[in-house]
Amino acid sequence: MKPYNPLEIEPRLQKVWAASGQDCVDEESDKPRRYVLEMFPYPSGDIHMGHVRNYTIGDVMARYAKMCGFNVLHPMGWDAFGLPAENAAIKNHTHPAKWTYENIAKQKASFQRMGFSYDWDRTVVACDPEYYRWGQWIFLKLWERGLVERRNSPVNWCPDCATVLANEQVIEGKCWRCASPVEKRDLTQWYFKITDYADELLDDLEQLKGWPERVKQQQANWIGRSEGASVDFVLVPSEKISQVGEGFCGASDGLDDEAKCTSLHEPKSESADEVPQKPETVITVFTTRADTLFGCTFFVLAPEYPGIHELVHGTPYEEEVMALVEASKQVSAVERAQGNHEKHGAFTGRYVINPINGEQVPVWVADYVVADYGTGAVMAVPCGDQRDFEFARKYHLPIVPIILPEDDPLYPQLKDEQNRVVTEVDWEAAYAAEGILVQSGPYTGLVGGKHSPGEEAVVKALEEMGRGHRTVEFRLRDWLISRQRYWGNPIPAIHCPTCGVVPVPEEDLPVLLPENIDLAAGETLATHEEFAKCTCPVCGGPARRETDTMDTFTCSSWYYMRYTDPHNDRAPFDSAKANAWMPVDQYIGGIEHAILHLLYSRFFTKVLRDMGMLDFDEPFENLLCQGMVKDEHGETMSKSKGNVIAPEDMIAEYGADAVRAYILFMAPPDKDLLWSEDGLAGLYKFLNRLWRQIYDLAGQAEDDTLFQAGRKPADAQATQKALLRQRHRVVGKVTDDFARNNFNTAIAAIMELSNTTGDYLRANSAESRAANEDLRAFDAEIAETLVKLMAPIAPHWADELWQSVLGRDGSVHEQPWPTWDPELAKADEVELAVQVNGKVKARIMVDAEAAEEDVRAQALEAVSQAIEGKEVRKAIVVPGRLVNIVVG
RNA sequence: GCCCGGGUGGCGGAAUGGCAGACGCGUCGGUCUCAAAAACCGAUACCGAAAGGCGUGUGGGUUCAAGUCCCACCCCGGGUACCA
Repeated sequence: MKPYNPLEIEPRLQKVWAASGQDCVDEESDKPRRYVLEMFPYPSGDIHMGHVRNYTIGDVMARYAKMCGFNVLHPMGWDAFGLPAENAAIKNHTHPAKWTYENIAKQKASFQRMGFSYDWDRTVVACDPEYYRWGQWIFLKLWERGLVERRNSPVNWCPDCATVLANEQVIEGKCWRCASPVEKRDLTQWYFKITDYADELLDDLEQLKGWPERVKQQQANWIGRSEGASVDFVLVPSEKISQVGEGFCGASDGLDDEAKCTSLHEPKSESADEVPQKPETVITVFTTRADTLFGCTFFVLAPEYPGIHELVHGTPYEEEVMALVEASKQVSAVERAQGNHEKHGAFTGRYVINPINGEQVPVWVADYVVADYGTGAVMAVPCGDQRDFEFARKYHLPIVPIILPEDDPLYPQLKDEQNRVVTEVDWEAAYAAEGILVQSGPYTGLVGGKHSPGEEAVVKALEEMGRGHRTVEFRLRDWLISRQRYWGNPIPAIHCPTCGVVPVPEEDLPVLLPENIDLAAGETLATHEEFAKCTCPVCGGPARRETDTMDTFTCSSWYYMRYTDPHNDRAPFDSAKANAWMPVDQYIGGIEHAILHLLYSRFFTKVLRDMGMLDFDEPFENLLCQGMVKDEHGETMSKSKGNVIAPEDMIAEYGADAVRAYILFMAPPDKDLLWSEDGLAGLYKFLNRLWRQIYDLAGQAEDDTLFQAGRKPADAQATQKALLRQRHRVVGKVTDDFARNNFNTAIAAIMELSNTTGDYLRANSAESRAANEDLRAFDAEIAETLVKLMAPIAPHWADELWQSVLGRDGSVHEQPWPTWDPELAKADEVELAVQVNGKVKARIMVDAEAAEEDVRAQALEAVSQAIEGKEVRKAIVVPGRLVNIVVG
């Protein structure tokens, strides 16, 4: 017997596999296709345990699918644009491409050392012009479809990375990459209009039956659809204000007053059949709680609301209001994110008219209103909204109860009250839940709340008077894709002084990144004259190239399509090929991409579908988000913390197969994992033990140590029978576990089969087995089954045994998955627990096919002492499990 | 605050409403050995000498039977956050 020596076997077989091309796709095959994909890595250099886990899970799935008879596409590539390469290049006075390609080579070697079965002929590298030219092409197509916009707005700016960031890349007010506090800046940037797809991106989450609930939930929250209404409030002209400073005031006929337009909004257009009026200034709000409109006692604008200065200019309120506007600019995103929510506000001296009842309400500016959600203005209903409530308390604004639960002490008094009789409450918090409307004119008595009859009635009334309508707001913002960095995909646009911003013509793609750039000396694309200077493709005049590059997430939004046709030089991919392979049957990656990459990819897929290039709606049919690998204290591993575990040392000691098996065995794939090396040796021992058993079953164990080690006399035939049963049971169990991604219990089941094999080998000498033809065949079948079951998990171990010990032709990875017979998995006799009132009192052996009556009788007999003198009320027989005898 | 997960031996973790703790690690005992390692065998939730009792975050409930279902609550992790 050759001892198990993974360090010799693994590199040798890796070469054999590479030479055989067995992991490459055969496009001609008529087998059903299956696309198994792991998220491609950033080429950061060394691989870590997170990679090992992610790619081991994917490899097991791919190898298993292949054994199940699928034509499997299992590619790998690199998400190769991005800041770390650029930063490293600056530090080391080298070029990002050099750093990147060196790291790719290193990672590729590590992946090969792990025995991952990738089709290396299909590798996609995002910084390769052959790939990124098609990213530019897609950009132009989005532009054609009106999904690209260049506009000025407040954006997230990371001072350390010296670039802007998308909303999704700001984590708790900090940069997702370097954790620097993010600043707000007003800049002109490029956007993908992902919000055009907001509804579909939300609604189609329901189709994704194979996605984890938590990921769908996160995306739904991020998209954040709110159904409500927009309501128009008319600004009272300054000269019409009669009761300055009193805050909330009683009914007014402001609507009929002559009003002058201020600079806040476009004048509201009046319908033709009305008497022409002077234009009025309208401020629109978005609300999900139009039912509470009668409780609106003030009105609030965000500090960034346009035109605030004009509103207060030259009034006694100007100083205070503008001070607040300035102060709120200084509050960083980090401070906001940390929940420092002390509200600050200032009165503008102005009033608006509440359309539902004509009341004048004072207009405030306050920092608790978000400028870029809804309209940046809100109607404040302190009795029904906690934020408004807190603000009202702080600034002594009235809190009028207009919605109550029926058990409120005020309810009996107000339940039929249409007019306002109570204008102040002593509540400790707002009442935001569903309730009954009171003091609300004709709506009194209706149920109020989100999507309530009261809300519907009020919106209907607003629509009839032309002061509001149903509308939907999203939390999702357009995707800011421009980056002021070199190492990315250049945006194919040209700025012409005469023609404006024009697209680079398709035939001029790719816009190549210049290689001769000295980043360390501070050179950027913008200062690189050779790159920036160009001629306008429309007028031929001198022009300048766009010098921003695209967010790296644009590269990862379609790479999985490219894998289906990676060498196409006429299109990003051939539609027929993409449609044949996609959607991806099984996608595997980290939960950290729950929103970012997975949302952007869904968006790209829908756009390409609308372009007629794809015939499906969603890119990833099944998604497995593997849990994070953390250190023993539960901390995430990172270079900065110095707690990164490198797999190389473990591979050098135990081999890749043991590392693969161990990381699968430690926990279910979707759970976080606290890394500990304690059990790794155990898995290595298991591979060794099983290795010896295979030799023994193959009749090649030179000494009969396993038999000799047996101490307990056992019935040799009984152990064989038990092993046959176990073999069928375990194949069924492992097959089932693989289907549900329960790799840890699959391995446990194989261990059980190995344990039963041990019992058998101890009870049957090698000599006696060799002498019996039936046993020789039986042994060979058991060995074959064990090797095949282990093949996806420990591919080198299995292939070595398959070819060298079992003497089979070809690779085990080309073999069919073992089948099983449920009939043979059944036991003849089963042990049942006998309970009395739910407590186990005895055990009985019964024939597996025994009639219920016989089982009951045997059970009663077994516990006759325990139930003596008691009345047996019931005896419940659960076949194959237990008998529960209920006594009084 | 809201939305997801999750709480089971010394540890990682198993359990379609049906014997809680599969499988492994660790520990203890044993075989082999001059000895040790390796290998192999056995034990191992807790309390108790035993009979037995008691056990899946807490408190209730449904059920012949609850880790699993229902109600209330506590704790931990993740996401999100003045989103009107």
